[in-house]
Amino acid sequence: MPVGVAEGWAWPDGGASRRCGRGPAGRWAWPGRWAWPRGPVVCAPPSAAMEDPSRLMAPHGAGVTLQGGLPPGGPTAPTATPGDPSAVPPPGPPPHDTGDVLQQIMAITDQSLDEAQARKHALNCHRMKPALFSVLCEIKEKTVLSIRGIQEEDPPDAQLMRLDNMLLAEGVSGPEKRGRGAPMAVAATPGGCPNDNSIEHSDYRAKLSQIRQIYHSELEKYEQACSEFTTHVMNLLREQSRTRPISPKEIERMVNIIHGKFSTIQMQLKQSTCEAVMILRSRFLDARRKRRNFSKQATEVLNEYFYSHLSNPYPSEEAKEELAKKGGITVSQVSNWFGNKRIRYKKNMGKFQEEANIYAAKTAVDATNVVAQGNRANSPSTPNSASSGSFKMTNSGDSFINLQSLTSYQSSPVGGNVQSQMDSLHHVIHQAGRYDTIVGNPLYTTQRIDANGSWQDATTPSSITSPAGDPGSVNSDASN
DNA sequence: ATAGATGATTGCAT
DNA sequence: ATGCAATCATCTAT
Repeated sequence: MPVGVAEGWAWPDGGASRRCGRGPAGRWAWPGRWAWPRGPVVCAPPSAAMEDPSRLMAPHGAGVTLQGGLPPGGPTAPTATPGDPSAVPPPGPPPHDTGDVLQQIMAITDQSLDEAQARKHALNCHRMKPALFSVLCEIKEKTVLSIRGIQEEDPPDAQLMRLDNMLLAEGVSGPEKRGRGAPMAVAATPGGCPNDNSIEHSDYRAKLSQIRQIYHSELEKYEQACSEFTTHVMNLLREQSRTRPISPKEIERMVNIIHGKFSTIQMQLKQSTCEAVMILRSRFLDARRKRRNFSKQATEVLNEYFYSHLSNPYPSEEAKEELAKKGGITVSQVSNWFGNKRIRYKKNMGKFQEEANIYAAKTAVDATNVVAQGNRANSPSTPNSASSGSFKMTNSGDSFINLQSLTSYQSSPVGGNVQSQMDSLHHVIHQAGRYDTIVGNPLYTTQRIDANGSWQDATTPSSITSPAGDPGSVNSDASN
C-alpha cells in the first residue's frame, strides 16, 4: 500500500532521493563543496606543473584528482638529456638528471608555500622544461586516446523517454493545463455520479499541482547547479590549460560528463515524481475508494428490471445500455449490479422477498396498464431475456396459465415489454394464491433457480410458445 | 463503534 | 467475453 500521500503528502522515501544527495532538510543539495565525488577531473601526471605549477599543485588542490602519476624514476624520456646543474638555483641540490627533476616536482607538494614557489620558479626556468613538456603532451595524447575508446556517447535512454512521456501525459511537465489539471482518467473513472466528485477532482488537481511545483523547482535547481558547476570546471580547465595541454575537445567532453551526471540525477527526480503521481492516482482514482451508493433512481430502475425478469435476469447489452442511461450509471456498473444482485438474491432469497414483492406488484400494475391501454411499458426491451423466449417459464403456478394470453403480444412491437412484465404478474398471482407461504418460503426458490444454482427451471411448460423466429430456444440456458 | 449493505475487483470456468 | 463466487473497501443505519 502506498504510503506518504494522504498522510502529510510526503515524497515516497525511496532511497533515490538519498542517492541524489538530498539533504536532511529535505532539500536537494549538492553534497559538500564543489568537489566531484569520484573519478578523474584532470588526467595529468604531476609533472604537468611546469609553467605555473602553483595552479595545480596548490595544497588545497581544488578538487583535482591526480591520476596516472609517473613512476618515481620518471618516464624514460627519450628527449631528456642529463641535467645542467647550473640552471637550477637553490634551494636543494641541483638536479643532475631527469629523475632528479621529477623527484623535485613530486616533492613540491610537501614543501611550504614559499619553498614551493621558489622551486616552481626554478623548475620553470629549467632548460629541460620544453623537453619534459613534450613528453607530457605525448603521454597525454595516449591517455586521451585510451579514454576516448572507452566512453562513447550514450544511446538515447528509453527509460528517460518513458518518464518524460508520463510526466507530460500527467501534466506534470510541459505546459500547464489550466482548469483541467486532472487527466482525463479522472472523468473516465467508472463509478459514482459524474457530478459528485468535483471535490475529489479539485483535491486531485491541488495535489498534482503540488507535485508539479516541487518538480519544477527541483528541476530548476538542478539546471542551475549544473550550469554553475560546468562553468566552474571550465574555468578551472582553462586556467590549467596554461600549465598543461588541455584541448577544447577535452573540455567539451568534460562538460558532457558533467551534464551526464546531472541528467542521471534529473532522471531520479523524474522517477520520484512519477512514483508520486502514481500514488496520487491510486489514491484518488481507485474506484473502490470512491465507491458511492447508486442513486435511488438507479436502484429503482435496476430493481424493476431485475424483479420483472426474475426468470432470466440477464439484460442484453442493449437493455444494459438503456438501464445505464435511465439510472445515470455506466454499463459496466449495470453489469456489476446484476452480477451482485443475482448472486446475492440466490444466496438469500428470503431476505429479498419483501423487495421482490414490492417491485413485482409495482411492475404488475404497469403491465396491466400496458395491456389495458396498449401503451409501452417502462421496462427496457430485452432481446435476450424473457421477451426473446430464450428462457423457460415455470409450470408450477396454476394461475400462470392465465398469462398465456399475454404471450400473444410478443409478436407485436410492445410484445417484449409485455413479456417482461410476466414475471411480475406471475409473482403477484402466486403471492395472492399462496400468501401464507411467503415468509421464509421464497416464491422463486423452486421456480427460478434449479438445484445446481443456475437460473433455470426444472421443466419446460408446454403451454409456453416460443416467439416466432426462435424455435429452438425452449431449453436454452438462462445464463447465456 | 459496529454490523450489515453495497459497489467494485479478482480469479476461475465456460 | 461473460458470469459466478469470493473478497475487498467503503457506505450507512444503528
